[in-house]
Amino acid sequence: MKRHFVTIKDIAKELNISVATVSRALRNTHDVKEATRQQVLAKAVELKYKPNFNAIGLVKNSSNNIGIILPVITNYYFSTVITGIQEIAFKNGYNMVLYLTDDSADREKDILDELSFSNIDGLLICISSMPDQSDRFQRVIDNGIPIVFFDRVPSGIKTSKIMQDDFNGAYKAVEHLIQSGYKRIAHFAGPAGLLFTEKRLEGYLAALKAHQLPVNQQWIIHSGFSQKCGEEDMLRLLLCDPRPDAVFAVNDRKAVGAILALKKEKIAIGKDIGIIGFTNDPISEIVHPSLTTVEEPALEIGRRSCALLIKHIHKKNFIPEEVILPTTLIIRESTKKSG
Amino acid sequence: MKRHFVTIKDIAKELNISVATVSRALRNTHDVKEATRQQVLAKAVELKYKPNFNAIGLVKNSSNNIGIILPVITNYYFSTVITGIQEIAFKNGYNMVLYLTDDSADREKDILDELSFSNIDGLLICISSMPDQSDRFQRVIDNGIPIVFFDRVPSGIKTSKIMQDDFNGAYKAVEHLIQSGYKRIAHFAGPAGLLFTEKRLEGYLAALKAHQLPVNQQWIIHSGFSQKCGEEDMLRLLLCDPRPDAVFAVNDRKAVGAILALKKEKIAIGKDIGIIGFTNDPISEIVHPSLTTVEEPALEIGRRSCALLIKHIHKKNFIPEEVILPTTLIIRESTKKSG
DNA sequence: GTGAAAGCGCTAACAT
DNA sequence: ATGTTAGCGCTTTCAC
Repeated sequence: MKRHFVTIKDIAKELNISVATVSRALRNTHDVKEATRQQVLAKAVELKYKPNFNAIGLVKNSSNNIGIILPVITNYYFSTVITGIQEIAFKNGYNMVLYLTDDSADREKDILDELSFSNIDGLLICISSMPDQSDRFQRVIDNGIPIVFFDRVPSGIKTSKIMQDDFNGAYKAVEHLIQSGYKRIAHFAGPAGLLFTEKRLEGYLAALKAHQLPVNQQWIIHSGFSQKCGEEDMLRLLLCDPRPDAVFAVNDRKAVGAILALKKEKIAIGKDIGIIGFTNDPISEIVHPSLTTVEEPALEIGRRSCALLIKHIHKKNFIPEEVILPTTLIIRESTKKSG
Repeated sequence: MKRHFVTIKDIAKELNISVATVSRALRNTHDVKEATRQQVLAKAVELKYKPNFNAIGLVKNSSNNIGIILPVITNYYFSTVITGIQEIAFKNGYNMVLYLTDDSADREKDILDELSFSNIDGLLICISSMPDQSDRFQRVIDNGIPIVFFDRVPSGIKTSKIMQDDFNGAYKAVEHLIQSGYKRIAHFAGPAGLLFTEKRLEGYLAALKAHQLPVNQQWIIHSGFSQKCGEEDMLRLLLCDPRPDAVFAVNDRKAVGAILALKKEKIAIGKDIGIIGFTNDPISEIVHPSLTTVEEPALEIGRRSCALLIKHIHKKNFIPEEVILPTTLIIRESTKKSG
């Protein structure tokens, strides 16, 4: 268990100078002679000196870690967001500490409670789809740990948030459906209570309204985010009378589930029922027929939220920003009436 | 920047006892009166005390972090492995610090070099596909930081390794192809030099040999792991004379690439050319025709490797284990000659 | 069973 | 420009 590493004391001893000078030289403080600095640097390399983060953290009351709390990583969107985060974090000398909630509010609570704040300088959070626990997050912020929320953001907390343009993405999606000739458009929504889910629902509703198309509550089905949910929703939808001729799904996985269900029922996708998703998961290009969808800027969400968090960490009173990134409509086969 | 948290000193002061007693009570050391212990515990909750990991780490020369170094996380296998790791890590009070190499040996080197070992108790590594840098890893181990390798393991380092049964998985895959009536079987391999890639190649070769089938070097194509590589490999393969009637791909993404290329060329998958992959990525069920594949126990790989690493951390001289987990053949449409 | 005090490796006044 | 020293929050002898 006991390992001994080279410390600044070792460097100081070898060079016959004080630890303070070594410390200063290592950190490029300006009141140290260039020659001394070079000596120290050379010696540090020679001795393979590595700073002790615990000691630094203890003095500075900080770590070099940013925590990331999100539901799952086994999907395209989240793993891509993390890739974006890591890019910026690494560049700025921060490590990522990853926490997975499995989309459970209880787990989220446990993680937040057990978090030793000395171990984390700031938090990047995508909340679980369970009931809103805003006060819990507020307490963390009050403790001096900045939080930036992304994708799934809680309402009522004054801090930076970053998301894609869910409303307009949904609007564009539904409008594309309408322009493609579909008239009875259903929506497979996510669980109620999540802001982005509601924004997509609103976008859907607004597009229908703008084009004087009917809203049928039967055609709006709330369920989870999985492919399986998409299949089940579709089976339910097929029982409706009148039956919709298109579906806007809250994400690609549900859309893929819908496609799979339709194929089992031998219903022609595009021709009989058009499908559009949201995310631009690589799977949307591979599924047959390929899935029309709204691309989310996942990588950029990751980069931007990390950059924002770092600003919060550096400036105690950084004014919160709410960033909304644009989405892109990607037209493929699943919304072609004839092909 | 300066935040003040409750410390054991605060608890001691409130209770009129010494910090030593508080420290002992908090850690359930046995030489503290039960009544005192209860008082301390109650006060700790009341004051919302959170241990300072930096201080503990400084004294104990440890963190509570395990580092994970892997190429990318935007794919099913790796993100699932991480999910398994996190499950065990969380249970044991460890945090995961994530590092992405983007499959670059240079980046891997940078990460290893910049790693302040005071920040990490052990490392879980899946090496990049670039030339082997075993000495680099050995140095880390010599410094007292245990490493457990998973999936892509370097040869020549004596530490625990955990992988799926690549040889037998490949053997089963190719044998299934043979039993399905395919006779000219090609292999889309990964980059040369990676152990698991070689094991799969060996399994392929062994199965051919066991069934007295010809080995044609033209039919063995080495390239990257991406879907695009699979497409390109397939295009190249179609030029061969004689032309193979089946392909065993080193992973599902390449297999999917192959399927896509075949569809573009209007060649009947299964009937004209059979395809089998490796991983059981969810995509293999969605692609059309669905992909026969060899399932890897990704979640279990994560769990087991984390459990092993924790043993290494706890016992300085834990005897390294090499674990090989079984794979499962999953038969779908892409290897059906008629259907 | 509890307290006093040293010290983990580093930074940051305060001296010189 | 450099040295001295206190102290970050905690654990751990060593006393009592």
